[in-house]
Amino acid sequence: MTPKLLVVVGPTASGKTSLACALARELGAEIVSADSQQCYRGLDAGTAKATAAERSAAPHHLLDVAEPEEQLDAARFVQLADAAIAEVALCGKRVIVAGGTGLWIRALLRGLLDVPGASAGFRARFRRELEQEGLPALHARLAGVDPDAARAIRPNDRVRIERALEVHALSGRRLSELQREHAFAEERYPARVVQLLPPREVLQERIARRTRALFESGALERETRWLLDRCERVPGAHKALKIIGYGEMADALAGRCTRDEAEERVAARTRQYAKRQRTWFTKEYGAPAGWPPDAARLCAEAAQWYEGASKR
RNA sequence: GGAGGGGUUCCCGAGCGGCCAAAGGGAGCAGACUGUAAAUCUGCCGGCUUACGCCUUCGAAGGUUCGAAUCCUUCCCCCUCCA
Repeated sequence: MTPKLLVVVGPTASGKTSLACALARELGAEIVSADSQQCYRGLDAGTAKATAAERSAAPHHLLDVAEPEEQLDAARFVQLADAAIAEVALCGKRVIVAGGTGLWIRALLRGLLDVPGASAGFRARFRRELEQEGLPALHARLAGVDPDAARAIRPNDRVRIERALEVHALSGRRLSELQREHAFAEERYPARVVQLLPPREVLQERIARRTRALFESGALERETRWLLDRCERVPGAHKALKIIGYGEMADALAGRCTRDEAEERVAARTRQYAKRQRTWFTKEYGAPAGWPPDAARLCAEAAQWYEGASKR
């Protein structure tokens, strides 16, 4: 039987981890993380990963499952998550999915297109063509093979133009068509979503506090130094500098900006990220639960819901 | 005290007689998102207005001009240099 998933979503710093841990403890559940950055080893405080204490109170899956220079994507995440969910269910425990990466959660619950994934070869060629011909030419090429996709994708959206062309090159089919057919109609798991959303001022305050702590504790600096060292030895590790916090700290360490500037930048990027998450989750799951979350009530409701699952 | 440089919309910063509510960037607000998603991209961003448009802005006060953020005068601040 397909396990039921209690899914905790919300913007960064909304308290997903602590709520998920509380629910897991009460419900005898294990947590499957759905976070596109916390899956990388060595980047802990900077990605606000659950602490050792939290992890020992409630087992977490899919944290630290890749090295920073590796690249996980939505499809790979779904594979790993499926496996983790099956394993937890096999032990007779319940599953709570918690995370902030909207696309990954959608992919887990409703599936992805059945097409080839990223191709290093294609992308290298794309980069070359991008330099020689420019993005407008590539967007025009997309219009040639898949007019609908070209209309839907902004001429400046390099990432999506690249992917649309890639899908066409690798599968011979139009992305726009495939999307129409798929339309996220799959129901991969029965799921109940709890969306956390603190009021704006509360969230901003929490983000400010978290950012301050990150700089004051020295944890971000420590992890950044570790990452920078790794960048010198391991190709591809530098991509982790795109994660909020690390690039800014690297700039501060190199004297390209002051620590205060770095901190401010980190807080701002975090706020912007949280906004994108809010937009996504609200569209995807509708109005959020009230604030602050009533853990006891959520717990009782979830327990009942899980029960319903076993009686089916 | 003397010689220069400067004060521009939330911030930085262009503009230097009309095409200026004022480039560009940042921040902020809203949105998009099917294998890079903490990524990538879009719109708005002085006030009022659905809009045409109207009103208030470029340190302050006067003045020149058909017309000033842009020119002149005085004043108030700031920075650099000489004393």
